[in-house]
Amino acid sequence: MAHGSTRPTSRDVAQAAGVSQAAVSLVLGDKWRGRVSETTAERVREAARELGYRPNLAARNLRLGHTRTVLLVVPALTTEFFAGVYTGAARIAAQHGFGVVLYPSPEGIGPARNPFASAQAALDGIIASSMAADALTAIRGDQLPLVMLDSDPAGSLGAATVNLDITDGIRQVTDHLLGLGHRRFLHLAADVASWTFEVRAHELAARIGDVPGTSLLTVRAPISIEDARTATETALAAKGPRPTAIVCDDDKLAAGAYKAARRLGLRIPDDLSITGLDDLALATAIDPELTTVRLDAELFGERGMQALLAVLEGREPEEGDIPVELVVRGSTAPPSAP
Amino acid sequence: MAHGSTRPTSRDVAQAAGVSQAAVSLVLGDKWRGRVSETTAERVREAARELGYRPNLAARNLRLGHTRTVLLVVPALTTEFFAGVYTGAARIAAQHGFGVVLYPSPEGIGPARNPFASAQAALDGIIASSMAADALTAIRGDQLPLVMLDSDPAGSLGAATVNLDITDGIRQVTDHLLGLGHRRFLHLAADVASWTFEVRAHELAARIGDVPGTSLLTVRAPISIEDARTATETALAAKGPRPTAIVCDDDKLAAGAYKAARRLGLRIPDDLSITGLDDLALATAIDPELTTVRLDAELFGERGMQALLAVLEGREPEEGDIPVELVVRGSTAPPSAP
DNA sequence: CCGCATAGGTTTTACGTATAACGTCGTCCG
DNA sequence: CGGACGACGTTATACGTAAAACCTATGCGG
Repeated sequence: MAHGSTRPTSRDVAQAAGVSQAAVSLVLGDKWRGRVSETTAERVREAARELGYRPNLAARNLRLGHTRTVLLVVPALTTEFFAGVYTGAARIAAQHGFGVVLYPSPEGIGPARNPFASAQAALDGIIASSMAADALTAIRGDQLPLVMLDSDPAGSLGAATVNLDITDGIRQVTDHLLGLGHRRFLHLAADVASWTFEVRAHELAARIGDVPGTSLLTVRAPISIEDARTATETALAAKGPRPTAIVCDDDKLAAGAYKAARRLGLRIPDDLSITGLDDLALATAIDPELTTVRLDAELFGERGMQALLAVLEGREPEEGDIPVELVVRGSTAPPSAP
Repeated sequence: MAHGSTRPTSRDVAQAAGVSQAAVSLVLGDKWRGRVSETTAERVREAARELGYRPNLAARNLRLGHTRTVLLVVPALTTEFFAGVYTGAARIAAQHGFGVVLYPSPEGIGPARNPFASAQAALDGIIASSMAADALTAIRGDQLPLVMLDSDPAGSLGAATVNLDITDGIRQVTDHLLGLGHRRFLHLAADVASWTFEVRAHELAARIGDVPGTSLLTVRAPISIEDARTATETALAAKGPRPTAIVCDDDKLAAGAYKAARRLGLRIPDDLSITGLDDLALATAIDPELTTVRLDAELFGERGMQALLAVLEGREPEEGDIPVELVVRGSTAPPSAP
């Protein structure tokens, strides 16, 4: 404590109530049945209330050897997706007496050799989302129990993984677009070194490559509306037959594609079908509303936390990817001209 | 530690290096100059590396009496605004050896008598954003150093406050719209019990009420695109002369207003001017791009952290609201018909 | 050659908590 | 009527770290 009077300790409460520190700990820890009389217990509680006592968590954590706190590492908070992940994780955590501390990966936050140098909280475990491989090995250094979200099961160094069924999502998208009659595709890919985006690219190429008479062009852009717009604009302005459908790795990229289409005078979905992936609020804000793949962020967070709890208790985490669902809206239609 | 071998302690390192625990603490704490020889220091560091030693933060925090960790309480993460606040706060914090733990206010996370029961981290201080008054008194119960963001300076129970100059933002919006010739206004207000939104309503009424021949209708909606759409739609469908400009408390509300306008066949900005507040990514995703008030979220977070550091060091926090800036885009124009 | 500084450590202590181990009454059963 | 037991506590201890206080050789100036 920096200034003035220090915070009251359990010993202060004990003195005020005329009992021993152990009695205070018993009463406040709700372990006093048959050990302390009701009247004494009430006197202790009263004294604690009077002094405004709050237990020192550092001391408690040290004594107990655990903190009942886990860290949720997310790449960024620039979409509400990870808010959902947090909400789900925190819900399950709360049911088990755990707390969740959120740690957005630092971008320009300053040099941290260890990515958790600035998350000083004492932790029992970590849930990390969409980590790059090098960051993963760093994080494995802390031998804390670890669950990886959206990460390559093969390359996760033995950590438990929980994944969305992105492969199936891409399948649904391609089935939808191929069914509408599209043959020439542009893949607007997120310029992010993350396994989940590699899966998108790989699966898309496989699905479309399977069909004769199709073409697939790929262009990369950082996940920002403006970057997506310029990338799309230059790709669409290229000579040769224009793609009739753009598959975007992300709703935000899709919003950029919308802007590119507008600037080129292309109408959606008449001249150009566009799909996203996430189903953010953004998807229904733009016109026409975006056909996209809905990811259940909260369920994702819940499953992640459940897996971590399993690891902490020495159990085997539940298997199985989380299903995703194509939501068809107004941004996709059959291609107009052959 | 739950399973298997317990983590190595500084004593284990000491034993491995053949020195005392104190020496380890000295070396690893970088306080060994003139106390330990370079060769011994290196031996200690080597042993620590070998064992994968990481200090027990609970023990350190207990010993030191502080945690160099502060809590940032935000109402929700459904927009990227608070991501910016975090980024700014974390940047300043890192410069001073502090960490920031993010705590999105619980919605359905479970019953927490104390809003911080689930944020179990041991803290040195709290930065709380846009809190309702009742939550504030609860939080003041923990006598931790506290900085309030976007909160009534008069009613903040002596806590330091840092505010955006929303009053000026509303002034800029009304000047802009009145200058364009608008006289009939609709205020699409956020249905949130927060001081900053009261300020918006109050200032708007004052600014517009000052001008003869004006009218101001207010309609409330939760901050969601769909709620905003329905609220706006019913308001615009009412009989009587239609408003020519909609002032929204928030960009997301504005996106809802766009959708309402589209469904009513009103063109933006020809038939209807719309303004937002925040300047989220959303603002440039919709068509036409939204005229809105840009809030510098990162600066907001920086100033909040600086204020908290000042409080922690017993200094007086810097005074003065954070300037905001009207960004004029395509959603506002002079009204068409008189 | 004494005293004293200095390098290079070690021993000890305290932080606040939870809990195991230990008392001390009175009561009640055999 | 002895002793076992329950009710109601207390005393003592350990968690892992940081740092103050202490120790011991060696070198060096006077």
